[in-house]
Amino acid sequence: MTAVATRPLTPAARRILAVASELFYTRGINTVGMELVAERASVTKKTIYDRFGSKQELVVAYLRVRDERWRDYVTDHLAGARTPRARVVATFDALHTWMEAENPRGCAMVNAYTELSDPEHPGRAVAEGQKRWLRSLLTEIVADAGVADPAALAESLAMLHEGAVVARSVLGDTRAALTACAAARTLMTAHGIAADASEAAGQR
Amino acid sequence: MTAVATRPLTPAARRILAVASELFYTRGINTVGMELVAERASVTKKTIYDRFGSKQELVVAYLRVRDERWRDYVTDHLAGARTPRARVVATFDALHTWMEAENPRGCAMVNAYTELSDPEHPGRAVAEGQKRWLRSLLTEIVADAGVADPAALAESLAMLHEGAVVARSVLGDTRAALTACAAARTLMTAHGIAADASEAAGQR
DNA sequence: AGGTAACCACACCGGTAGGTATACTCGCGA
DNA sequence: TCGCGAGTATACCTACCGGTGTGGTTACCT
Repeated sequence: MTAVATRPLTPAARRILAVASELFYTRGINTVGMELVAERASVTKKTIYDRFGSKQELVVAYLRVRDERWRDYVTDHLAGARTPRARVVATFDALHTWMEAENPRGCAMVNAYTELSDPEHPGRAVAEGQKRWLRSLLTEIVADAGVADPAALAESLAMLHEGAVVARSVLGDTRAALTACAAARTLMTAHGIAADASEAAGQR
Repeated sequence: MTAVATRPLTPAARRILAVASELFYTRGINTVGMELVAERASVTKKTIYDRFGSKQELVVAYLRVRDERWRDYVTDHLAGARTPRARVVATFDALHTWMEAENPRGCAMVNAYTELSDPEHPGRAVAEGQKRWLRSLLTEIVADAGVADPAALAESLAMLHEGAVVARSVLGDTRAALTACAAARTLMTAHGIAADASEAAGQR
């Protein structure tokens, strides 16, 4: 009899989740009360608790949805890229456009990890999962390129991702992902993943 | 008549600041109440407000002290390094030992930036200042090495710093700073900052 | 016709948040 | 000796937090 058992969200539940996502991301999870969420979603608190059970579960739902959106976004960007090098570059392109479109306040997963200081909070696992996912994605890609130590290179590339997000949010550097991408290219070249012909249009 | 006008903190004020720093860092700023700080510092709330004026000012004091400690820590590590390359490596060494000693929960500045979602909160400027400081430090160092675009390389190196902190806190990767350092070395080599003789002992 | 899922309105709960008020004690320097 | 800064103790303020309970309305499924 767990709430949120997954599956077809009712119209009100969809509104609640949409409103909560927006609020949790832009103002922070801990500073947003359920009363505000209810008001913004034109719903009573009762309805929120009937659909989601608790704030904790609503937070988890928010993180899960956002995590999935990001994974799909990256996967879509990967579609057109054929070489491993182009695929890595595509992840940085995805990061760049994603941040410009809807990520001015940093990575939602890292933010949540920070805000949910209780180690038992299930939201932390979602955040951790996303970080591990990116690492394994990058590891697979560079392994395909025949790199000696794929995990180490992937880890460095992931750090550039993370660092770019911080630079974008704290310093307002809108070109952060581009700078990180340039560094990623340099790193790949040094590891023997050479620039292919199609990379003539690369700025840097 | 501002409180905290700086300088010689009374004994109680020192205890308050020490306790608040510990609590704010490990549990998060928003989840720690003044009542708890008072209790842990064996002080009444009255005393806190007499010395610091408000929670906001206490938070700023916490961030300032921590920022200064980190800058001093890095500066100390820079002392023994003579070449630009060794100096950059020294910043990663500092990061490594710092994180092992007292940073398991990520960067206090980035965390505070996340938690203090109100753009007007003066704590955000402290966090931003630390990020700019690291960038300018790294820019100076690589400029000394005669790199073509020092700012761009420094930015990449700073992103590796930031990414290492995230990897350490979210993923628990205790070797994160070492991995980042290896990437930094590769980046420097690619930018013409060659390994000097003294770098025989470098692991990687 | 009956049942049930999905909602609404509203009132309420205990707990805690940041912050203030009053009144008193102690030790130090002029 | 007197004032003052630093501190104590305790009680209190308003506001909001996450969460619950009651009761009622609509609409669809059987």
